[in-house]
Amino acid sequence: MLSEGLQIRLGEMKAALSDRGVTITPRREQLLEVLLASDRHPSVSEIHEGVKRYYPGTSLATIYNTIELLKDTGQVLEIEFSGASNRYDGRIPRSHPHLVCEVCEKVEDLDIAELKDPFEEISDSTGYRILRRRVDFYGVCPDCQGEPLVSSLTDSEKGERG
Amino acid sequence: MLSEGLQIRLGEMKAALSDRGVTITPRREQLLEVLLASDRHPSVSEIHEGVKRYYPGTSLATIYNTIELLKDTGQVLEIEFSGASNRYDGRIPRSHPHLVCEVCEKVEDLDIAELKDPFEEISDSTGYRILRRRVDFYGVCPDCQGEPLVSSLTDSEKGERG
DNA sequence: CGGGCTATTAGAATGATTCTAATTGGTGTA
DNA sequence: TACACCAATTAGAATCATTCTAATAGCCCG
Repeated sequence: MLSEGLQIRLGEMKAALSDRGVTITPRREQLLEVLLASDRHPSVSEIHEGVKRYYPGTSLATIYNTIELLKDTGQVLEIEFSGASNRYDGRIPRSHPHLVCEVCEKVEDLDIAELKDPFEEISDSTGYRILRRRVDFYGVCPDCQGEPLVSSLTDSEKGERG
Repeated sequence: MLSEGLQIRLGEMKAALSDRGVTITPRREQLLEVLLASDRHPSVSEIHEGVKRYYPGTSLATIYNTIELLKDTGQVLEIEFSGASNRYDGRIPRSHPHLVCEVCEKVEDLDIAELKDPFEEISDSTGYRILRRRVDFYGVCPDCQGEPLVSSLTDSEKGERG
């Protein structure tokens, strides 16, 4: 059920793994399809649920292991969160801006022209070898703008927060 | 021992807390000084160590609680990492780019002209209410460029990695 | 069939963070 | 001084994502 574009992307991912000597097992192929089919930058446990529909006994460790292989081969972008699960983008594995809703935790691609690439300039001026960047915008999505924001400090909350 | 600029910043932080009805206790004041004195964007446990030099019995929970108050009043910037400790910037509490060394975990401010502000534009085109952004560059700092990079997938490592 | 290797598993371990329940400490008042 | 109140602080438990460990299963090749 993957679109033609995602089929091509699936082929790329499999090729990249194979080139590194990684076997494409049925579970792994299913994982790739689940990852690509989702437009919500799924977490490991969401991917796990998806794979378990086809291979019910699949362990969480298998998902983590395979994601690790994808990271090592540059085939998935990891979007890190400290208090919550990381999210994964297999469709566009290179760094790009995201929009993150602080209320519903939606993660969307931000589809603007790529910010002009400062890798060279930063590398020259700092001496760093730049490997990747993270550009994310956090806010409240249109669907959630009726909802109260979680973490503001009000008198009534202060005591509850410990 | 704080520079004059940091003394001013300290005053701002205390005022912002007081304005919200938060008491400035000796431990909390010490925490603010430790946070401001460090130029390495310290983690909670680094701050804890610093405070314990003056108040040996201080609990980790106190550090977490106070950091929470600082976050709620916009007086500290939290730089999130998923596998490691978060890091905190009390000197410049508003979103700004950082340089993160993938080898030694140094976090440095990236001192370039602020990227031109796309908040308005993104807000208009997406409907999001933009609250903050995260712009971080990851790479290898000059000191670490002799070191091997941790996470590359080589034949000899594949087996060890589980 | 047997050897060797990779994939997979369940469950334990880790580590940062948050929560809980109890104690401490300070301030204002009689 | 004694007391009450309330916030600050504490130790330790709980949580949760992630990683690790050790064992088993599956597969290809001789």
